[in-house]
Amino acid sequence: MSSSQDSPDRPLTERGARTREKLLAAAREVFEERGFPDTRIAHIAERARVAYGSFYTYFPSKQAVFLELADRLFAEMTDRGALPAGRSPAARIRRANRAYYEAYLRNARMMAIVEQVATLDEEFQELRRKHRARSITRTARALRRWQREGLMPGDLDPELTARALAAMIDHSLYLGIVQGDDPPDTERLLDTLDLLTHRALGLPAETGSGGLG
Amino acid sequence: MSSSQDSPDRPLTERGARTREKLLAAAREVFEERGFPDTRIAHIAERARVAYGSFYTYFPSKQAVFLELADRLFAEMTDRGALPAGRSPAARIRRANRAYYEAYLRNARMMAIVEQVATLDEEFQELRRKHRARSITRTARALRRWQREGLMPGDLDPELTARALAAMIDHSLYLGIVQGDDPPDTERLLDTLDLLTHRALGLPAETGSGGLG
Amino acid sequence: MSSSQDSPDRPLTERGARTREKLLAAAREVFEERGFPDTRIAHIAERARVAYGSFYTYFPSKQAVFLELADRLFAEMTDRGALPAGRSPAARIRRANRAYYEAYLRNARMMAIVEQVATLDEEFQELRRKHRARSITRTARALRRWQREGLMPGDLDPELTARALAAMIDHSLYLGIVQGDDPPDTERLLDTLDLLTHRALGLPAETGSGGLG
Amino acid sequence: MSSSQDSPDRPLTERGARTREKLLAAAREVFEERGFPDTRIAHIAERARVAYGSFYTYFPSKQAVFLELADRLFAEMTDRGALPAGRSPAARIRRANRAYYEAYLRNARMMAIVEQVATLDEEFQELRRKHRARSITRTARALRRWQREGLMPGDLDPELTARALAAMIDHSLYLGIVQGDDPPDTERLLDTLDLLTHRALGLPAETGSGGLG
DNA sequence: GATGAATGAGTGTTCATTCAT
DNA sequence: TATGAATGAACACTCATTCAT
Repeated sequence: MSSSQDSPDRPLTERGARTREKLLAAAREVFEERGFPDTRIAHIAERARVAYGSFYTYFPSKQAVFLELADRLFAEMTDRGALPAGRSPAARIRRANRAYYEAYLRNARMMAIVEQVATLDEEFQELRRKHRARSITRTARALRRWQREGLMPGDLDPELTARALAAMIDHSLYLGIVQGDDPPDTERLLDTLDLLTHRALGLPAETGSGGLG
Repeated sequence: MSSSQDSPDRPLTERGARTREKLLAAAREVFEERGFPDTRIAHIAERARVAYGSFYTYFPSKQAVFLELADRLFAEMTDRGALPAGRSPAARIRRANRAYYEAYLRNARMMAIVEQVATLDEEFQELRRKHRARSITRTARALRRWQREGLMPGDLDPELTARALAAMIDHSLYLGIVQGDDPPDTERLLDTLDLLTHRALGLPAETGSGGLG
Repeated sequence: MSSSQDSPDRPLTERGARTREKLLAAAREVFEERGFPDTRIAHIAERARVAYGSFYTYFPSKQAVFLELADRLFAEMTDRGALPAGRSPAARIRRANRAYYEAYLRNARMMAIVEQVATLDEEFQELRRKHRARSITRTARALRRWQREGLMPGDLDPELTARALAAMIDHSLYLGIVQGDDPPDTERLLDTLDLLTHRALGLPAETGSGGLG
Repeated sequence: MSSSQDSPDRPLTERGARTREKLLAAAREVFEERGFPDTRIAHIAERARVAYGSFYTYFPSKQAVFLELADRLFAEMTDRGALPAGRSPAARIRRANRAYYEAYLRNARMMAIVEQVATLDEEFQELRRKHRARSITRTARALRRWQREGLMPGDLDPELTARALAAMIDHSLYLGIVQGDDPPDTERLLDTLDLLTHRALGLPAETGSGGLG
């Protein structure tokens, strides 16, 4: 996953690479603690234990560090590497939803900041669109396969369906976890999302599963 | 006898009321054009053709005008006053979705700013939560009725379901209209949302409807 | 004691006079509560239960109300009307000091504001100088008489002595009462001031009085 | 590694230290010329020939520079380092009064501002109280010694006496020098203060001194 | 007289970024 | 590279005073 940031002009020395990573880690911490607008370069430098000016040795701007952090984050959030294929649609949906939920929880604070920056920064919006598109495409591909295999009715547009369901999952987690629209019974929420997804896609009922109890 | 210096939230004279409305209208315009952080009080005052200080005669802060605008907006967005009751669930969902979509389109620019401020301002988040909760409650009530009437399976939690589906609609419209994640064929998007909602809720198929063509 | 303020241009109606007094009383209250710089015309008007603009019907500025209040205050502070003459110097000093102390206590808050404005406002300084001079002159006259009567050594300049002792009393009370340089045992403080004054003036010892012991 | 943005009260480099001193000197000049409330940070920066923002590199606020200047000033005003001990009380009083007077003259403009800020700023009042207390304690110690040595009657409370006499000197100089309550014959004023102090303390008459001529 | 709306100049402080060392 | 000092434009908010009704 190539970064949308240009790499620093010259290859870094060993020491430079370490300083750069320190700055990235520090930036993430501070962003999480204070949000994007309230983060000062001074905070990041201080946290990384480098001089103020050193920040600009490695990043051209506050926006730039964030973009790089977000790029890594998006990669992790949509990484399905570990998911075993070849299961039933229901199982795959459940696995994917749980995996996404786990990742969301792990990165909840950053996801809040991501949402923040998404409303403020055009360049960042572009980055996010790209990631989203990639993810949607992948999902749409699976839907199309299920349609071909007769597991799912053909009257749903795979692209739009993928988009809508992703929006449902994403925004539900955002509101539930980040915005804390009353702290929900997470298990029930996830079960509901699975079930809604399952039924919305018109997938065959699984024996003995999917109910919310 | 409240001081006129401490922004008498309710103007005492006809003239004052007029000025206040001018300011609200101007604020909305400027917010839409420049976003919340880039809006200057000077812009608002200028647009309203009043002196700089007059803004503060009626609003204690930039945040305050926005809060009032958003409050009105939310009221409009969730106003279901005109929707005829007593239709089939499918018809009601379709009507509600279309109505919401129309409202969204009418207020697209403001909705973008709303999302922006939602990530920045805690007090605003609270206001929004309240509106959302009211809307969710209303939807959940309908779902429960449909469950009682046997139109919808009982294994779905009405509350969580309402939340999830609202998230789907809301965020789909946000991404499609505000963020412009490729300009979509709106009709197809809406049809997809209707259909997904319909199936997710396990509603009885309507003869001659629901297909996306 | 004529005010340094011009009276309002036209004689007031009965009602006007009442409003004016309400404003004066309100102003004093607010000044005492918030100090001069932090007092807003709005506060005064509100407290007096008149409209904002009405303040300016009776006073040309914030400074002007304060000047008038201070003028009255100074008159009260230095009013020796009730002090019986013809006592021994020691007794007169003690009476004067006590009377001044009583007045100071009664008006402590205003005295604080007076000190404040004295550092900020030239016109007010002038007013104060005038009052002080009058008071000093009166004291110096007494000192001169005591010198003529042989009760007090002639090597002290009556004018400068009066000034210095007034400064001692005044500033001691200011620091003790207004600035609260540790809350003193007032009785002991007053006794000390009496005794110091008495000795500084070289007055004949009084039998059985004046000790602090 | 403290942030350079959060006003590193102690500059880390030689250059920084120089800039800081330039700002202090400039601030003193401007305060003296315009008084505290009318001093703008812009004036200070301009006078120091540094950029506006550089002020905030070294001081967090206007109040803060003033506090530091006042702290230095108080130290100088009450520095009795050079006063030879072991003289007669009369001589010591005279020396101390003259020394204080010299210092007062040298710093007259600042003393005016000090008085101003003392009425406006609570934190500054605290600083001043501390300095005053230190000074009073020192004087009281001397008085107590004189009492033990039988040079001064024991019926005076040393603490309160020190306070009262300091108030006399201080306020007399303030009114005479700062407020210019008619430009006095300074020599006569000082002689009067010496004499009053001497007699108030009941010190033994010195042969050939103490008269005002 | 009384009311309260209208005015707009004024200012402390922030902070991303640049630069000299 | 590393450091930390220097820069200065930008902005929300205040409030005494004026003025139209």
